[in-house]
Formats: sequence, C-alpha cells, structure tokens
Amino acid sequence: MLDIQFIRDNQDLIVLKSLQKGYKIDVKELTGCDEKIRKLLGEIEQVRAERNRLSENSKGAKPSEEDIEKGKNLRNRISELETELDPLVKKFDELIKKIPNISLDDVPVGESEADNQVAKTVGEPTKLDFEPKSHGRLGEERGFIDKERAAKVSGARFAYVKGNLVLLQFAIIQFVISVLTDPDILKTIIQDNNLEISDKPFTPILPPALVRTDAYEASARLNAAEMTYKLENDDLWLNASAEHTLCNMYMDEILPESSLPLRYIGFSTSFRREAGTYGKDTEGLLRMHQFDKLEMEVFSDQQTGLNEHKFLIAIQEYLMKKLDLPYHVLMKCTADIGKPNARGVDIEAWFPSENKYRETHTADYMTDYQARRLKTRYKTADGQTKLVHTNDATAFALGRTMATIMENYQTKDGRVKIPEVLRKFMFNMDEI
RNA sequence: GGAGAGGUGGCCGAGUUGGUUUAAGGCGCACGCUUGGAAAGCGUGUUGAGCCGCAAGGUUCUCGCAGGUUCAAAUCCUGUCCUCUCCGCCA
Repeated sequence: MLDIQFIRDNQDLIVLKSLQKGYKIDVKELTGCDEKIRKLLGEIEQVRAERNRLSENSKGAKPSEEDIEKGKNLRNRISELETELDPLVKKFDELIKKIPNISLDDVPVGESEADNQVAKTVGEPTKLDFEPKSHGRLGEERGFIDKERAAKVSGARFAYVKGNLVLLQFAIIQFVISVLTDPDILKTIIQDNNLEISDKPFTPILPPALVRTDAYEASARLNAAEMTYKLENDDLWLNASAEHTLCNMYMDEILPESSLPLRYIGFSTSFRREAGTYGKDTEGLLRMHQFDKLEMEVFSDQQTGLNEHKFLIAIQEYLMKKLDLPYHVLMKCTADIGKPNARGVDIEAWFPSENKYRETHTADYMTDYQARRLKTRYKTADGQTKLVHTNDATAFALGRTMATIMENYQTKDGRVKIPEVLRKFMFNMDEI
C-alpha cells in the first residue's frame, strides 16, 4: 500500500502510473473519503477529550448523578459518530489497497507482457546436431518423470520425479547455497556490477509452507482465485512461493538499522492452482500444481533497496552462467510487473525443443509498498522509524531449471550431461 | 484431541472485589549535573500510530487481537490468536 500523504500530494501521478499498470483509479474518491474521515475523527476526538476530562475530574471517586448523565450523553454521541466513521474507514481501506505501487522511471510502459523489453541476451541458443527432445518426453523415456501415475493419484499437473533427476535437484540446491553463503563470491558479484552494498551472505531458511489469511493479505501477495490453494477447515493457505512466508516474517517489527540488510535463501515446495491455464504447458515440468523453489528474500534500508534488487538479478545471472545455460533478461513493462512492484525483471532460459526462451526467474522490487501494510520497519541511528524496502527473486525454480538443463544438455542417445559445477554435488556423475 | 496456566512499555515485573494507575518499581539506553577522568550519586527523557498546527504545542488511540457491558475497563463478559505445563496421538 502507498502512503496516504504521498497520495494526497501526487494525485495526478497516481492516476497516470496506475493507468500504466492497467488500473483505473478514482483517486478523488479516496482523497474525498480521507477528508471525511479526518473531519469526523476530529469531532470524535473532541468529544472523547471532553469525556476524558470528566473522568479526570472525578479523581477516583464516584461522580455525581449530573456527571453520570453527562457521561452517558457523551458516550452516545461518540458511538453515533463512530457508527458514521466505520463504513468510511472500511471504504478507505478498500480503496487504498486498490492503488498499485508506483513504477520506477526505467520501467518500460506497456499494455501487456508483449511489451516487455529484452535487456540483454547471454549465450547462443544451443545448437544440437540432432532433433532435440522435449524435457518431458526425455524424462518419461528415461523414467525420470512419471506423470501418468501421478495423475491417477493426484490429478493433472503432478508428477513423480525419480532416480538421478532427483539427485540433480538436490545438487542444484547445494550449488545455490554454496554460492549464496560465500562472501567471497558475493563480493566478486558486487564488484563486477558496481553495486555499493554489503557483502553479507545469505542465511539458508526453510519457511512454513502454510500461511494465515491476515499475514498473507498484509503481504499484498494474496491472489486467491487463480493462484492459491485454501485449506477449507483452517484459516490457512498453501504457499505459492517461499516468498509468501518470508516477506512477512518481520511483520509488526522494528528492526535495528545495523541488522540490515537481512538476506535469506529459502527453500520451499510451492503450490499453485493454475486455474485458467487448462491445456497450456501440459507436458513436462513447466507448469505444475506443486514444485520446489529456491527463493531469495532481502529486507534492506531505503537507500540500498534498488541496489539489492540489481544484486539479486546479478546473482541470478551468475548462477545461470555457471550452469552455462543460454538466457535473456527481460525488463518487465508496467502492465506485467505486478501491483506491489516498483520494478520487475524476468530471466528466460533457452528451450531447444520449443526453439524459444521460457520464463525461469523473476526478481521483484517492492520499495516500501509491501512493508507499509506489514509494518516492517527499522530504526535509524538517529532514532527515526522508517519502512524497510523488500526484494524477492527466484534463485532457481527447480522444475523449470531441471527442464532447461535436460533440454540444453541432452545427448543424441537421450541422456543428459551434467553441468560441470553440479557434478561434485552428485557423486561426480557427468551424465544421467 | 483432553485438562490447566498465562499474554502488560526495549527487557524484567506490579496491578485482575472496575474509579488518586492518563500503568508502580527495577534493569537497560540517551542526555545533563557532579568529577582531573571514571564509577557511584542526582536530575530529565525513553512503545508505537494518527489528526490539527508554520512552529511552539494541542489532541486521540495503543496493556495479544476483535467485539460487548459501564458515566468509567489492563481489570468484568464473549469470541479469537499465540505461548507454556501435563495427558493422548504422531514423523
């Protein structure tokens, strides 16, 4: 959510920036509501002050009949005004939640994901001297992926992942953690990208996979209908990303400035309903109801928030380069970055069987938009309380990463070579 | 799942027959006095959020959270979340 003071002062900007994201905002309705609330609140406070004076006068003793009568009147007046106030506050909350975050100036303006811009391309699309197989077919032929039996047990978009492909997943996890916990590697990445930020390593973290409605809503990530599973008997939702239980872990807290940045590398199984995607990506591991993911989450001060965002992207690229996978980086346009984002970047990896790039990573920078409702703040050295800036970014979505490795590293006889850096994490196998 | 206890300010902790508590006392922290310097001592300040105001300042809310009763709620009632102890179950 945005700061109401900022909204009052920048109404035209809000309307314009919202429109660029595809949100038609009636900002006058919000500010009008805000004015009414403030006026009414002023009245209520006056009556309350009167009541407080009354009980102060009685100084512990029982007040006179006359004062009791006065008190009764004041109470009735207060509850009258409050009855008037309640619906206004509800409306205000609804309206202010509708306003998306303001995109940064370097975010391309666009109407759909078709307007995303390729910022850079790294590596050449893999050339194979044979007809490439899709990772789905390859995986089934080799017994790595069994979706038919999974469908019998759990339905479409589930899989049994088996054998050496499982070793590959665990190897990727080990590899990522070995990079993100190594200050020397991080220092190099920071220097190579001219970022002036801390080289503090990431803390590995296993977050809860279930999240309560209030914490989920406060994170501005609850996208109920199309995305998230709700547990009927409890006030709980299934994680659609580790980020959904990482971003809110410091909800209602004030952190010392010296503790920032807080950097986490989380692992979690993610669950998505994928409603409205019937018939799309039905083969292989690209679009599953359940998949494992390594996600980076950073809480920082306001000055370094943008650099942390760039840092996370640099890490994503470092990891992709180490796996020697061809990819390109997309600057997502205003329509595609999402409501809480100020800036968003996708990485798409090359898929030889489809002869195109497919999304494997996202990096989201929320400025203080997410922290405002979460009330995650920090105290500066000179005693000011400020909202943290939050960043999240995929390290690797494991299903999609294995898919692109399988496709780019496949051999003519239907096997898969293992990227050099992963071998030591899988018993030195060079092929599966 | 059953039984019980409890959630108070940065921390500890008092207050629960409703009214000198607009939260005692202590610790910590900050500033000042004192000192050659320090400690001790003394003094002042120290949750967070909003509104009005150029400012000085004023004002409201905040004792897990949400309702309710009352002239008046940390205190009583209801719901809810969380923590702890014991039992049961469980990887």
